[in-house]
Amino acid sequence: MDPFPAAVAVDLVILTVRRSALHALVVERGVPPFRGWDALPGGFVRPDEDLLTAARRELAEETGVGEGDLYLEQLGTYGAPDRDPRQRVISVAHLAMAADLPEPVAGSDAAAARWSPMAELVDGRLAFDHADILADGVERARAKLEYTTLATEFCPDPFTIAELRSVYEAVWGTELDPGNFHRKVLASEGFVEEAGESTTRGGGRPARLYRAGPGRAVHPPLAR
Amino acid sequence: MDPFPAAVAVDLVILTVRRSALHALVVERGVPPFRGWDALPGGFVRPDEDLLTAARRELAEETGVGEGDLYLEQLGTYGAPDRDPRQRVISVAHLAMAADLPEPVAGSDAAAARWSPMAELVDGRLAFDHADILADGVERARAKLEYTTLATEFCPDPFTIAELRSVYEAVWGTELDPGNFHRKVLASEGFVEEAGESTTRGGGRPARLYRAGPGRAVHPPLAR
DNA sequence: ATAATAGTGTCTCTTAGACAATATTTC
DNA sequence: GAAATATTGTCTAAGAGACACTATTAT
Repeated sequence: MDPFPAAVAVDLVILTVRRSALHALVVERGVPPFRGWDALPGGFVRPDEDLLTAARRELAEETGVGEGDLYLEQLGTYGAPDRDPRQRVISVAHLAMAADLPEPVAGSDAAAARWSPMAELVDGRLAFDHADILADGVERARAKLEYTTLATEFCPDPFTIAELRSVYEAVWGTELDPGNFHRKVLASEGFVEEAGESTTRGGGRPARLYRAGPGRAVHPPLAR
Repeated sequence: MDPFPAAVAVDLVILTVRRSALHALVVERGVPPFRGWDALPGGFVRPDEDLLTAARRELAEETGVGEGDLYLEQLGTYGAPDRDPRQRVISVAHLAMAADLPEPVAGSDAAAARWSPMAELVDGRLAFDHADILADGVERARAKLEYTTLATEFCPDPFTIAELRSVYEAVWGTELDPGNFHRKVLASEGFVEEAGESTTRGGGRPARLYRAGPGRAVHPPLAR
Protein backbone atom coordinates (compact mmCIF):
# COMPACT_ATOMS: atom_id res chain seq x y z
CA MET A 1 0.00 0.00 0.00
CA ASP A 2 1.47 3.31 -1.06
CA PRO A 3 1.33 6.25 1.30
CA PHE A 4 -0.92 9.20 0.57
CA PRO A 5 0.12 12.73 1.46
CA ALA A 6 -1.23 14.43 4.56
CA ALA A 7 -0.51 17.71 6.27
CA VAL A 8 1.06 17.55 9.71
CA ALA A 9 0.19 20.15 12.30
CA VAL A 10 0.96 20.76 15.93
CA ASP A 11 -1.75 22.07 18.21
CA LEU A 12 -1.13 23.34 21.70
CA VAL A 13 -2.98 23.02 24.97
CA ILE A 14 -1.38 25.80 27.00
CA LEU A 15 -2.53 25.89 30.59
CA THR A 16 -1.93 28.44 33.28
CA VAL A 17 -3.45 29.38 36.60
CA ARG A 18 -4.69 32.93 36.98
CA ARG A 19 -6.48 34.19 40.02
CA SER A 20 -6.91 30.65 41.33
CA ALA A 21 -8.61 29.41 38.17
CA LEU A 22 -7.32 27.18 35.42
CA HIS A 23 -7.09 28.93 32.05
CA ALA A 24 -6.27 27.77 28.56
CA LEU A 25 -4.99 29.84 25.67
CA VAL A 26 -7.37 30.06 22.72
CA VAL A 27 -7.20 32.00 19.49
CA GLU A 28 -10.09 33.30 17.50
CA ARG A 29 -9.83 32.06 13.96
CA GLY A 30 -9.60 34.78 11.34
CA VAL A 31 -9.92 32.52 8.32
CA PRO A 32 -12.28 29.73 7.28
CA PRO A 33 -13.06 27.08 8.18
CA PHE A 34 -14.54 27.89 11.58
CA ARG A 35 -13.91 31.59 11.03
CA GLY A 36 -14.73 33.49 14.20
CA TRP A 37 -14.62 30.37 16.36
CA ASP A 38 -12.18 29.79 19.15
CA ALA A 39 -9.47 27.24 18.53
CA LEU A 40 -6.32 25.97 20.12
CA PRO A 41 -3.16 27.67 18.89
CA GLY A 42 -1.15 25.67 16.41
CA GLY A 43 0.25 25.48 12.96
CA PHE A 44 1.86 23.30 10.38
CA VAL A 45 5.13 21.54 10.92
CA ARG A 46 7.94 22.67 8.63
CA PRO A 47 9.78 20.22 6.40
CA ASP A 48 12.99 20.26 8.42
CA GLU A 49 11.43 20.44 11.86
CA ASP A 50 11.01 17.92 14.63
CA LEU A 51 7.55 17.76 16.17
CA LEU A 52 8.63 19.10 19.55
CA THR A 53 10.59 21.85 17.84
CA ALA A 54 7.54 22.89 15.88
CA ALA A 55 5.48 22.94 19.06
CA ARG A 56 8.09 25.12 20.78
CA ARG A 57 8.14 27.50 17.84
CA GLU A 58 4.36 27.86 17.80
CA LEU A 59 4.36 28.35 21.53
CA ALA A 60 6.85 31.17 21.26
CA GLU A 61 4.91 32.76 18.41
CA GLU A 62 1.61 32.68 20.26
CA THR A 63 2.71 33.60 23.74
CA GLY A 64 5.93 35.48 23.21
CA VAL A 65 7.49 33.20 25.78
CA GLY A 66 11.17 32.37 25.46
CA GLU A 67 12.23 28.82 24.80
CA GLY A 68 13.01 26.50 27.63
CA ASP A 69 11.05 28.46 30.19
CA LEU A 70 8.08 26.21 30.35
CA TYR A 71 7.03 22.63 30.39
CA LEU A 72 6.12 21.03 27.07
CA GLU A 73 5.32 17.44 26.23
CA GLN A 74 3.58 15.55 23.52
CA LEU A 75 -0.04 14.88 24.37
CA GLY A 76 -1.44 12.75 21.57
CA THR A 77 -2.18 12.67 17.89
CA TYR A 78 -5.56 13.30 16.32
CA GLY A 79 -6.12 12.11 12.79
CA ALA A 80 -9.76 11.37 12.05
CA PRO A 81 -10.22 11.54 8.27
CA ASP A 82 -12.77 14.34 8.43
CA ARG A 83 -11.42 16.39 11.31
CA ASP A 84 -10.42 19.16 8.91
CA PRO A 85 -12.77 19.81 5.99
CA ARG A 86 -10.02 21.15 3.74
CA GLN A 87 -7.71 18.18 3.60
CA ARG A 88 -6.38 15.35 5.66
CA VAL A 89 -4.58 16.91 8.59
CA ILE A 90 -2.81 14.93 11.27
CA SER A 91 -2.47 17.02 14.39
CA VAL A 92 0.13 16.20 16.98
CA ALA A 93 -1.15 17.88 20.12
CA HIS A 94 1.21 19.10 22.80
CA LEU A 95 0.64 20.14 26.38
CA ALA A 96 2.34 23.18 27.88
CA MET A 97 2.08 24.60 31.36
CA ALA A 98 3.42 27.85 32.67
CA ALA A 99 3.16 30.40 35.40
CA ASP A 100 0.81 33.27 34.81
CA LEU A 101 1.98 34.55 31.42
CA PRO A 102 1.54 38.01 29.96
CA GLU A 103 -1.37 38.63 27.67
CA PRO A 104 -0.66 36.67 24.52
CA VAL A 105 0.43 38.02 21.19
CA ALA A 106 -1.79 37.08 18.30
CA GLY A 107 -0.05 34.93 15.71
CA SER A 108 -0.29 35.38 11.99
CA ASP A 109 -3.42 33.26 11.52
CA ALA A 110 -5.15 34.43 14.62
CA ALA A 111 -7.35 37.47 14.85
CA ALA A 112 -7.04 37.39 18.64
CA ALA A 113 -5.53 35.22 21.32
CA ARG A 114 -6.61 35.25 24.94
CA TRP A 115 -6.67 33.29 28.16
CA SER A 116 -10.02 31.69 28.67
CA PRO A 117 -11.12 30.21 32.00
CA MET A 118 -11.83 26.50 31.70
CA ALA A 119 -15.32 27.07 33.04
CA GLU A 120 -16.18 29.05 29.90
CA LEU A 121 -14.72 26.40 27.64
CA VAL A 122 -16.49 23.38 29.03
CA ASP A 123 -19.45 23.91 26.78
CA GLY A 124 -17.94 26.62 24.65
CA ARG A 125 -17.61 25.67 21.04
CA LEU A 126 -14.11 25.05 19.82
CA ALA A 127 -13.17 24.55 16.20
CA PHE A 128 -12.33 21.14 14.74
CA ASP A 129 -11.90 18.47 17.43
CA HIS A 130 -10.18 20.90 19.73
CA ALA A 131 -12.64 20.39 22.56
CA ASP A 132 -11.53 16.75 22.71
CA ILE A 133 -7.88 17.73 22.64
CA LEU A 134 -8.36 20.28 25.39
CA ALA A 135 -10.20 17.79 27.56
CA ASP A 136 -7.42 15.25 27.08
CA GLY A 137 -4.83 17.88 27.95
CA VAL A 138 -6.55 18.91 31.14
CA GLU A 139 -6.98 15.32 32.20
CA ARG A 140 -3.29 14.67 31.53
CA ALA A 141 -2.35 17.70 33.60
CA ARG A 142 -4.57 16.58 36.45
CA ALA A 143 -3.03 13.13 36.48
CA LYS A 144 0.51 14.44 36.26
CA LEU A 145 0.10 16.66 39.30
CA GLU A 146 -0.43 13.55 41.37
CA TYR A 147 2.93 11.95 40.83
CA THR A 148 5.18 14.66 39.38
CA THR A 149 6.44 17.99 40.61
CA LEU A 150 4.96 19.70 37.57
CA ALA A 151 2.80 22.04 39.61
CA THR A 152 5.86 24.16 40.28
CA GLU A 153 5.76 25.10 36.59
CA PHE A 154 2.56 27.01 37.27
CA CYS A 155 4.11 29.00 40.08
CA PRO A 156 6.03 32.30 40.06
CA ASP A 157 9.72 31.88 40.73
CA PRO A 158 9.88 32.00 44.43
CA PHE A 159 6.55 30.75 45.65
CA THR A 160 4.90 29.86 48.90
CA ILE A 161 3.45 26.49 49.79
CA ALA A 162 0.03 28.10 49.80
CA GLU A 163 0.52 29.28 46.23
CA LEU A 164 1.55 25.79 45.23
CA ARG A 165 -1.51 24.44 46.95
CA SER A 166 -3.77 26.85 45.11
CA VAL A 167 -2.42 25.43 41.85
CA TYR A 168 -3.50 21.96 42.89
CA GLU A 169 -6.86 23.27 43.98
CA ALA A 170 -7.39 25.12 40.71
CA VAL A 171 -6.40 22.22 38.49
CA TRP A 172 -8.16 19.56 40.49
CA GLY A 173 -11.14 21.65 41.42
CA THR A 174 -10.97 20.49 45.02
CA GLU A 175 -10.01 21.92 48.38
CA LEU A 176 -6.99 20.53 50.17
CA ASP A 177 -6.12 20.57 53.83
CA PRO A 178 -3.43 23.27 54.21
CA GLY A 179 -1.60 21.50 57.00
CA ASN A 180 -1.45 18.09 55.44
CA PHE A 181 -0.52 19.51 52.04
CA HIS A 182 2.27 21.51 53.57
CA ARG A 183 3.76 18.50 55.28
CA LYS A 184 3.49 16.24 52.26
CA VAL A 185 5.19 18.68 49.92
CA LEU A 186 8.11 19.19 52.30
CA ALA A 187 8.35 15.43 52.86
CA SER A 188 8.69 14.71 49.15
CA GLU A 189 12.39 14.65 48.35
CA GLY A 190 13.45 17.35 45.91
CA PHE A 191 9.98 18.79 45.36
CA VAL A 192 10.88 22.24 46.67
CA GLU A 193 13.87 23.92 48.25
CA GLU A 194 14.02 26.98 50.43
CA ALA A 195 14.62 30.27 48.66
CA GLY A 196 15.65 32.54 51.48
CA GLU A 197 13.22 34.98 52.93
CA SER A 198 9.55 35.12 53.44
CA THR A 199 6.72 37.22 52.19
CA THR A 200 3.25 38.18 53.06
CA ARG A 201 1.16 38.25 49.94
CA GLY A 202 -1.85 36.98 51.85
CA GLY A 203 -3.19 38.47 54.99
CA GLY A 204 -1.67 36.53 57.84
CA ARG A 205 1.66 35.28 59.00
CA PRO A 206 4.38 35.63 56.36
CA ALA A 207 5.13 32.46 54.47
CA ARG A 208 8.54 31.09 53.58
CA LEU A 209 9.51 31.17 49.94
CA TYR A 210 10.54 28.13 47.96
CA ARG A 211 11.92 27.28 44.54
CA ALA A 212 11.27 24.20 42.42
CA GLY A 213 13.59 21.44 43.55
CA PRO A 214 15.51 19.00 41.36
CA GLY A 215 13.06 16.13 41.91
CA ARG A 216 10.69 15.22 39.13
CA ALA A 217 8.57 12.61 40.89
CA VAL A 218 6.47 13.04 44.02
CA HIS A 219 7.05 10.28 46.57
CA PRO A 220 4.58 9.34 47.81
CA PRO A 221 2.09 10.70 45.27
CA LEU A 222 -0.44 13.31 46.27
CA ALA A 223 -4.00 12.08 46.35
CA ARG A 224 -6.57 13.96 44.33
CA MET B 1 2.97 28.90 6.26
CA ASP B 2 1.63 26.34 3.85
CA PRO B 3 1.65 22.68 4.81
CA PHE B 4 3.99 20.27 3.11
CA PRO B 5 2.94 16.70 2.40
CA ALA B 6 4.08 13.86 4.63
CA ALA B 7 3.30 10.17 4.80
CA VAL B 8 1.47 8.94 7.89
CA ALA B 9 2.20 5.49 9.24
CA VAL B 10 1.17 3.47 12.25
CA ASP B 11 3.73 1.30 13.98
CA LEU B 12 2.88 -1.26 16.60
CA VAL B 13 4.48 -2.32 19.83
CA ILE B 14 2.77 -5.66 20.43
CA LEU B 15 3.66 -7.21 23.76
CA THR B 16 2.90 -10.62 25.12
CA VAL B 17 4.18 -12.84 27.89
CA ARG B 18 5.43 -16.26 26.85
CA ARG B 19 7.05 -18.67 29.24
CA SER B 20 7.31 -15.98 31.90
CA ALA B 21 9.22 -13.60 29.67
CA LEU B 22 8.10 -10.43 27.95
CA HIS B 23 8.13 -10.68 24.17
CA ALA B 24 7.55 -8.18 21.39
CA LEU B 25 6.52 -8.88 17.83
CA VAL B 26 9.10 -7.92 15.24
CA VAL B 27 9.19 -8.38 11.49
CA GLU B 28 12.24 -8.81 9.35
CA ARG B 29 12.22 -6.23 6.59
CA GLY B 30 12.22 -7.64 3.11
CA VAL B 31 12.75 -4.37 1.29
CA PRO B 32 15.14 -1.44 1.64
CA PRO B 33 15.80 0.61 3.60
CA PHE B 34 17.06 -1.53 6.47
CA ARG B 35 16.52 -4.69 4.42
CA GLY B 36 17.11 -7.72 6.60
CA TRP B 37 16.80 -5.74 9.83
CA ASP B 38 14.15 -6.30 12.42
CA ALA B 39 11.46 -3.67 12.70
CA LEU B 40 8.18 -3.11 14.45
CA PRO B 41 5.15 -4.11 12.41
CA GLY B 42 3.29 -1.25 10.83
CA GLY B 43 2.16 0.36 7.66
CA PHE B 44 0.70 3.43 6.09
CA VAL B 45 -2.63 4.87 7.07
CA ARG B 46 -5.24 4.82 4.33
CA PRO B 47 -6.97 7.99 3.15
CA ASP B 48 -10.32 7.16 4.76
CA GLU B 49 -8.99 5.58 7.93
CA ASP B 50 -8.81 6.76 11.51
CA LEU B 51 -5.46 6.23 13.24
CA LEU B 52 -6.76 3.65 15.68
CA THR B 53 -8.57 1.85 12.87
CA ALA B 54 -5.37 1.66 10.88
CA ALA B 55 -3.55 0.27 13.89
CA ARG B 56 -6.23 -2.37 14.39
CA ARG B 57 -6.04 -3.37 10.75
CA GLU B 58 -2.27 -3.72 10.83
CA LEU B 59 -2.53 -5.67 14.03
CA ALA B 60 -4.95 -8.11 12.44
CA GLU B 61 -2.80 -8.44 9.35
CA GLU B 62 0.37 -9.16 11.30
CA THR B 63 -0.96 -11.38 14.03
CA GLY B 64 -4.10 -12.85 12.57
CA VAL B 65 -5.84 -11.77 15.72
CA GLY B 66 -9.52 -10.85 15.52
CA GLU B 67 -10.59 -7.31 16.26
CA GLY B 68 -11.61 -6.35 19.73
CA ASP B 69 -9.81 -9.21 21.42
CA LEU B 70 -6.91 -7.23 22.68
CA TYR B 71 -5.92 -4.00 24.23
CA LEU B 72 -4.78 -1.21 21.93
CA GLU B 73 -3.96 2.39 22.67
CA GLN B 74 -2.04 5.20 21.09
CA LEU B 75 1.51 5.39 22.39
CA GLY B 76 3.06 8.45 20.80
CA THR B 77 4.06 10.00 17.54
CA TYR B 78 7.55 10.02 16.09
CA GLY B 79 8.32 12.51 13.40
CA ALA B 80 12.00 13.45 13.30
CA PRO B 81 12.73 14.82 9.83
CA ASP B 82 15.32 12.17 9.01
CA ARG B 83 13.79 9.15 10.69
CA ASP B 84 12.99 7.60 7.31
CA PRO B 85 15.58 8.15 4.57
CA ARG B 86 13.01 7.90 1.78
CA GLN B 87 10.68 10.72 2.69
CA ARG B 88 9.16 12.50 5.64
CA VAL B 89 7.17 9.88 7.53
CA ILE B 90 5.18 10.64 10.65
CA SER B 91 4.65 7.46 12.60
CA VAL B 92 1.86 7.21 15.13
CA ALA B 93 2.95 4.37 17.38
CA HIS B 94 0.41 2.20 19.17
CA LEU B 95 0.75 -0.21 22.04
CA ALA B 96 -1.03 -3.56 22.04
CA MET B 97 -1.01 -6.27 24.67
CA ALA B 98 -2.42 -9.73 24.46
CA ALA B 99 -2.33 -13.18 25.94
CA ASP B 100 0.11 -15.60 24.40
CA LEU B 101 -0.78 -15.35 20.71
CA PRO B 102 -0.20 -17.93 17.99
CA GLU B 103 2.89 -17.63 15.84
CA PRO B 104 2.36 -14.56 13.72
CA VAL B 105 1.51 -14.43 10.06
CA ALA B 106 3.93 -12.44 7.97
CA GLY B 107 2.36 -9.41 6.35
CA SER B 108 2.90 -8.32 2.80
CA ASP B 109 6.00 -6.22 3.44
CA ALA B 110 7.54 -8.55 5.93
CA ALA B 111 9.78 -11.43 5.08
CA ALA B 112 9.18 -12.93 8.51
CA ALA B 113 7.43 -12.02 11.73
CA ARG B 114 8.25 -13.54 15.08
CA TRP B 115 8.04 -13.06 18.83
CA SER B 116 11.34 -11.87 20.17
CA PRO B 117 12.17 -11.88 23.88
CA MET B 118 12.86 -8.39 25.16
CA ALA B 119 16.25 -9.52 26.39
CA GLU B 120 17.35 -10.08 22.81
CA LEU B 121 16.03 -6.71 21.70
CA VAL B 122 17.66 -4.55 24.32
CA ASP B 123 20.80 -4.21 22.28
CA GLY B 124 19.46 -5.77 19.12
CA ARG B 125 19.38 -3.42 16.20
CA LEU B 126 15.98 -2.29 15.09
CA ALA B 127 15.29 -0.34 11.93
CA PHE B 128 14.51 3.40 11.94
CA ASP B 129 13.85 4.74 15.43
CA HIS B 130 12.00 1.60 16.42
CA ALA B 131 14.25 0.88 19.38
CA ASP B 132 13.09 4.15 20.93
CA ILE B 133 9.48 3.37 20.19
CA LEU B 134 9.78 -0.09 21.69
CA ALA B 135 11.43 1.27 24.82
CA ASP B 136 8.67 3.83 25.22
CA GLY B 137 6.05 1.13 24.76
CA VAL B 138 7.55 -1.14 27.38
CA GLU B 139 7.85 1.71 29.83
CA ARG B 140 4.23 2.64 29.21
CA ALA B 141 3.17 -0.95 29.80
CA ARG B 142 5.16 -1.11 33.03
CA ALA B 143 3.58 2.05 34.32
CA LYS B 144 0.08 1.00 33.35
CA LEU B 145 0.30 -2.25 35.26
CA GLU B 146 0.64 -0.25 38.43
CA TYR B 147 -2.69 1.50 38.33
CA THR B 148 -4.78 -0.38 35.77
CA THR B 149 -6.09 -3.91 35.48
CA LEU B 150 -4.39 -4.25 32.13
CA ALA B 151 -2.35 -7.25 33.17
CA THR B 152 -5.43 -9.41 32.73
CA GLU B 153 -5.07 -8.78 28.99
CA PHE B 154 -1.91 -10.85 29.05
CA CYS B 155 -3.62 -13.79 30.72
CA PRO B 156 -5.50 -16.76 29.25
CA ASP B 157 -9.23 -16.58 29.78
CA PRO B 158 -9.63 -18.18 33.11
CA PHE B 159 -6.40 -17.58 34.94
CA THR B 160 -4.98 -18.09 38.38
CA ILE B 161 -3.63 -15.40 40.64
CA ALA B 162 -0.20 -16.93 40.21
CA GLU B 163 -0.46 -16.57 36.44
CA LEU B 164 -1.44 -12.94 36.86
CA ARG B 165 1.48 -12.47 39.20
CA SER B 166 3.88 -13.97 36.69
CA VAL B 167 2.73 -11.33 34.19
CA TYR B 168 3.71 -8.61 36.62
CA GLU B 169 7.01 -10.29 37.31
CA ALA B 170 7.77 -10.68 33.61
CA VAL B 171 6.90 -7.12 32.69
CA TRP B 172 8.49 -5.50 35.70
CA GLY B 173 11.44 -7.85 35.91
CA THR B 174 11.01 -8.23 39.64
CA GLU B 175 9.83 -10.89 42.08
CA LEU B 176 6.70 -10.28 44.07
CA ASP B 177 5.59 -11.81 47.32
CA PRO B 178 2.91 -14.37 46.42
CA GLY B 179 0.88 -13.85 49.56
CA ASN B 180 0.80 -10.09 49.50
CA PHE B 181 0.12 -9.99 45.77
CA HIS B 182 -2.76 -12.41 46.17
CA ARG B 183 -4.37 -10.32 48.85
CA LYS B 184 -3.95 -7.01 47.03
CA VAL B 185 -5.47 -8.29 43.80
CA LEU B 186 -8.53 -9.65 45.59
CA ALA B 187 -8.83 -6.43 47.58
CA SER B 188 -8.95 -4.28 44.45
CA GLU B 189 -12.59 -3.84 43.53
CA GLY B 190 -13.46 -5.32 40.14
CA PHE B 191 -9.94 -6.46 39.29
CA VAL B 192 -10.88 -10.15 39.04
CA GLU B 193 -13.95 -12.25 39.62
CA GLU B 194 -14.21 -15.94 40.36
CA ALA B 195 -14.66 -18.21 37.38
CA GLY B 196 -15.85 -21.43 38.97
CA GLU B 197 -13.47 -24.28 39.44
CA SER B 198 -9.84 -24.67 40.09
CA THR B 199 -6.93 -26.11 38.28
CA THR B 200 -3.50 -27.38 38.89
CA ARG B 201 -1.21 -26.25 36.15
CA GLY B 202 1.66 -25.88 38.57
CA GLY B 203 2.85 -28.53 40.95
CA GLY B 204 1.13 -27.88 44.23
CA ARG B 205 -2.28 -27.17 45.60
CA PRO B 206 -4.82 -26.38 42.87
CA ALA B 207 -5.52 -22.71 42.37
CA ARG B 208 -8.88 -21.06 41.92
CA LEU B 209 -9.62 -19.64 38.50
CA TYR B 210 -10.56 -16.04 37.85
CA ARG B 211 -11.71 -13.87 34.98
CA ALA B 212 -10.97 -10.23 34.33
CA GLY B 213 -13.41 -8.11 36.31
CA PRO B 214 -15.18 -4.95 35.18
CA GLY B 215 -12.82 -2.61 36.99
CA ARG B 216 -10.26 -0.69 34.96
CA ALA B 217 -8.30 0.96 37.77
CA VAL B 218 -6.41 -0.73 40.57
CA HIS B 219 -7.18 0.79 43.99
CA PRO B 220 -4.82 1.11 45.64
CA PRO B 221 -2.15 0.84 42.95
CA LEU B 222 0.34 -2.00 42.99
CA ALA B 223 3.87 -0.96 43.79
CA ARG B 224 6.59 -1.94 41.36
C1' DA C 1 -7.41 42.02 70.91
C1' DT C 2 -9.07 39.99 66.57
C1' DA C 3 -8.65 38.13 62.18
C1' DA C 4 -6.07 35.74 59.03
C1' DT C 5 -2.87 32.72 57.37
C1' DA C 6 1.55 29.71 58.24
C1' DG C 7 3.28 25.93 60.08
C1' DT C 8 3.47 21.88 63.60
C1' DG C 9 1.61 18.19 66.53
C1' DT C 10 -1.33 14.40 67.47
C1' DC C 11 -4.41 10.77 66.90
C1' DT C 12 -6.70 7.10 64.34
C1' DC C 13 -7.17 4.18 60.58
C1' DT C 14 -5.49 1.97 56.55
C1' DT C 15 -2.01 -0.15 53.85
C1' DA C 16 2.55 -2.13 52.71
C1' DG C 17 5.67 -5.54 53.32
C1' DA C 18 8.02 -9.23 55.75
C1' DC C 19 7.24 -13.54 56.99
C1' DA C 20 4.84 -17.40 59.40
C1' DA C 21 1.22 -20.73 59.25
C1' DT C 22 -2.09 -23.62 57.16
C1' DA C 23 -4.32 -26.11 53.03
C1' DT C 24 -4.30 -29.21 49.20
C1' DT C 25 -2.38 -31.30 45.72
C1' DT C 26 1.43 -34.66 43.12
C1' DC C 27 5.30 -37.76 43.41
C1' DG D 1 5.88 -38.35 53.96
C1' DA D 2 8.28 -34.76 51.04
C1' DA D 3 7.88 -31.15 47.85
C1' DA D 4 5.42 -27.66 45.77
C1' DT D 5 2.25 -24.20 45.39
C1' DA D 6 -2.13 -21.72 47.18
C1' DT D 7 -4.21 -19.13 50.49
C1' DT D 8 -4.67 -16.92 54.90
C1' DG D 9 -2.87 -14.81 59.20
C1' DT D 10 0.06 -11.81 61.96
C1' DC D 11 3.05 -8.25 63.08
C1' DT D 12 5.41 -3.79 62.40
C1' DA D 13 6.22 0.46 60.26
C1' DA D 14 4.74 4.16 57.50
C1' DG D 15 1.43 7.22 55.42
C1' DA D 16 -3.32 9.55 54.98
C1' DG D 17 -6.55 12.44 56.73
C1' DA D 18 -9.03 14.87 60.38
C1' DC D 19 -8.35 18.29 63.33
C1' DA D 20 -6.27 20.80 67.25
C1' DC D 21 -2.68 23.77 68.39
C1' DT D 22 0.98 27.30 68.15
C1' DA D 23 3.31 31.25 65.49
C1' DT D 24 3.45 35.67 63.26
C1' DT D 25 1.80 39.15 60.88
C1' DA D 26 -1.92 43.27 59.80
C1' DT D 27 -5.62 46.09 61.42
